[in-house]
Amino acid sequence: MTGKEKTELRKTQILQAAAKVFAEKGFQEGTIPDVAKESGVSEASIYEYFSNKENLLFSIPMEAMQRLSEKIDFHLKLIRGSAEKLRAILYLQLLFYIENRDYAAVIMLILKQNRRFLDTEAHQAIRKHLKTVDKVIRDGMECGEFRNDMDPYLIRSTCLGSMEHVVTNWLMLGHPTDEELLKWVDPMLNALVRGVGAGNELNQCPLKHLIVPEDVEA
Amino acid sequence: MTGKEKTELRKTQILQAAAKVFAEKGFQEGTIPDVAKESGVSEASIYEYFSNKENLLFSIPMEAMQRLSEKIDFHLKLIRGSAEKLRAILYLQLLFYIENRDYAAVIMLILKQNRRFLDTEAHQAIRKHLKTVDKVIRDGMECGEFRNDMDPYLIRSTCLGSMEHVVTNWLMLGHPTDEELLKWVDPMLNALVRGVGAGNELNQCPLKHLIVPEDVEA
Amino acid sequence: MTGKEKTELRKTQILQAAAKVFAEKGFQEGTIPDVAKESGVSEASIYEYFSNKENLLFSIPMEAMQRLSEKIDFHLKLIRGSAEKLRAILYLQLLFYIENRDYAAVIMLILKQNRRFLDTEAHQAIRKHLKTVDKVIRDGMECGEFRNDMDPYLIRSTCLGSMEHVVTNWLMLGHPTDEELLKWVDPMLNALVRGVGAGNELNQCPLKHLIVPEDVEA
Amino acid sequence: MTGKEKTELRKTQILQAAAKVFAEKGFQEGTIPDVAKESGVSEASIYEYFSNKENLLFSIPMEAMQRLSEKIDFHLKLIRGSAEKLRAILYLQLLFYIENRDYAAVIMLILKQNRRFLDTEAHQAIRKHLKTVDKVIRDGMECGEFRNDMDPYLIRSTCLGSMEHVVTNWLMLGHPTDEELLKWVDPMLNALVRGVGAGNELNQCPLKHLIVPEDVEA
DNA sequence: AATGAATGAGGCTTCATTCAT
DNA sequence: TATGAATGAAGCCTCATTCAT
Repeated sequence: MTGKEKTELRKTQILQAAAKVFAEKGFQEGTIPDVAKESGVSEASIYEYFSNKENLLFSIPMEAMQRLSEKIDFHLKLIRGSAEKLRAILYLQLLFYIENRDYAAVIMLILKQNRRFLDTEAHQAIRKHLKTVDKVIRDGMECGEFRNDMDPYLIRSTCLGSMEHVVTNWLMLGHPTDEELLKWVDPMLNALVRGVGAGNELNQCPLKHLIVPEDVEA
Repeated sequence: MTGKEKTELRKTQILQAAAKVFAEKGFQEGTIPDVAKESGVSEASIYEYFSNKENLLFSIPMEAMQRLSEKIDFHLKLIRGSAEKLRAILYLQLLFYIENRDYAAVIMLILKQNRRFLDTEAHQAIRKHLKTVDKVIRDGMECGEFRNDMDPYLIRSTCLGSMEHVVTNWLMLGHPTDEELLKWVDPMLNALVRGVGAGNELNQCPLKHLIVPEDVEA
Repeated sequence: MTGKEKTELRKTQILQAAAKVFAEKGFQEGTIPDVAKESGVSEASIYEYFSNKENLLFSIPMEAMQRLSEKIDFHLKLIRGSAEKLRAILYLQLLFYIENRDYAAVIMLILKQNRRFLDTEAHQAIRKHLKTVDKVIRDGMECGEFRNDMDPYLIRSTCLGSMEHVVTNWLMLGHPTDEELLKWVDPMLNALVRGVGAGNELNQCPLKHLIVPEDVEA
Repeated sequence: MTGKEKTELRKTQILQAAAKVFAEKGFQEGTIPDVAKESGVSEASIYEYFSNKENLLFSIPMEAMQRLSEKIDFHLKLIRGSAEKLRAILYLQLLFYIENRDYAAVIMLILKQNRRFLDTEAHQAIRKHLKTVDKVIRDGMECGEFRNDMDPYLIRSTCLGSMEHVVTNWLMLGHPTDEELLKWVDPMLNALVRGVGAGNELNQCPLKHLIVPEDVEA
């Protein structure tokens, strides 16, 4: 028991260090020696836990995405209305980025442009997340909360893209500040939902009280 | 003269090759030997034109951005209405990406996450472009075409972010196709402008015929 | 006792695994982790039995050579005639190689070219074996069965070299097959003994019934 | 011209150094830094000429085998009689080993036990050499100079094996001396040819004056 | 102006080996 | 006795970059 826990701890230690190093320097410029120094572990030990440098990189988002995913699933069950759900998802995601700056940087600035990452187990977790978003959007379109004359993929892209753009700038330029960033979620989401919404004011989904939470999980 | 022209040609040759190589392999995995092979120029010669590898990378978007910028400026002069202008900018930008896939990849997938690129002359061109967008947005807010209860930076982010997200996916996943991508511009812009718009239907800027083209350049 | 036996068993286990690994991959390319996996023993445990990797390698032939040596000694006592004895030695040796392919590979392909192996206890066993061969040859020369105008070392070299060459090819190329290899012993030995023989046909050693078995051991 | 020559010189320089290093330390224990030091060339430069360490190793015998092969071909044309030819081949080969101790060590102690070497261009040169030997042996069997009740492969193995064994001992033990080694060629060959010979004394090939040199080349 | 040739620098990775349990 | 875990040491190899021609 204690052995396995220790191992798990060590792994997390290394992953955190790696996230920090790669977030600061980028993947290629961040070296294994850097990660070793940062984590207080020998270089060789890193290879006990991760088969190679790229595998280390790809392992960074796994845990974190897991946690985020669970949190989102949990909250979605408590919320009625697709617009509200969409807002919740984006809000939680943004919050997560703010609270885990290094992970955010690794995901947004490094992994997003790595083609090999697409074939990764970690990327599957991301795809699952995207599916959740899709479900919410499609539900919203069906029940009339969202415009149904738009490709749902486009709706998703607009929402996520806006957020990612802001996050990327926040990471790269340090602007806006964390507080501003959080304050912006609402107006941004409002604008998005408005652009994406059906035009009649919110809460108009006649069936929304019937949507059982399990739907979201599908 | 002929000497200078030849030099300029060679430079372009190298830049194109570099764009292709970096677009395919990424910056670190694309090597100077690769660029040399692709361009048919010796490695050593590359250093005659570019002081080092990063400088080569940073030089890639210059020309192209220049051309795009000029084209946008030209078109903006012919268009009235902030919404229309915004649409034009985004459309031209998207068109540019589609027609210059390698440049798009270098800009969107590589340069965007390079902090040192921020201090670059090439990045200034980008900032100038952003200012143009800002100007259009602010004008639109002033004359009531756009909501004025939103941070203009947020409006810009929403517009650019949506587009960049779609472009990134197009580059990384090959999805959507070029044609789809182009077809999507309009609905996407509509949604954006609607979300960002003042609510009363378009074309309502009473002063838009007064906006003199030169304003935009400022 | 049981403890000691267990220890001995474990050692043999490891040695066999090591022989297999080194035979397949060579000494440097075969790793301690490989041996650990193959033997079902932990890496650390290997070091309980063998002080280091080279010592493990050098220990491989000991047991086996011991067994071979005993078998040869036993048979030699039953045979009269130097030519017959020589034939027996070579035959038994060849048989041993065929029946212990991994050991053969380790000895012929790895240890033979290791200078440090020369200083080993295991190598002493080999030298003792060579002395047995020498004794037989010298006896054969004395009693007129073998040519006495040739350096005995040369005779030995010719016999052993021929055999080793064939064995090496068998190990490296898988050619000839085990059966062919065994069938070849006789003609090869005939040729050798003929080349090495005194010319008058065999069995002509007038004193051979006087050779007492103990001589051979010396 | 001068450029190519210089390149070729450099390559030879490196190969000689590599032969020396590997002969002394073995392949794995001899390092690229060692070769660099020995050859007075930088490590990186070695990789300009040889794609990797193993390729460097495999390239060592090429030149040398080439030279030996040519010399043998040349001499064979001048010699009548299969036995004499066989003797010549073995003698020249032995001489070559003595005059190129490092190459001999690399070939006999390192390459001979490397399975990947078998797929090498350099190994083809060796196979060609073996074919020459085979041809001589088969010719000798046909015209009655050699026993025809033995597998020719076995005859070849006996001859080469004897020689290689002696050479290996010479390399490993420094015994016999170069002079002794040379002096032994004749008696050894006599014994071999005698063992392998048809029994009637030499020179009995009735057609041997008809054998045209070209035969050998086939 | 153009390049073939050479190399310094440094990263990733692998193991043999140790040690605490 | 047995081993999981940790690491020091070191080698291969790759490139960006320089320089003589």
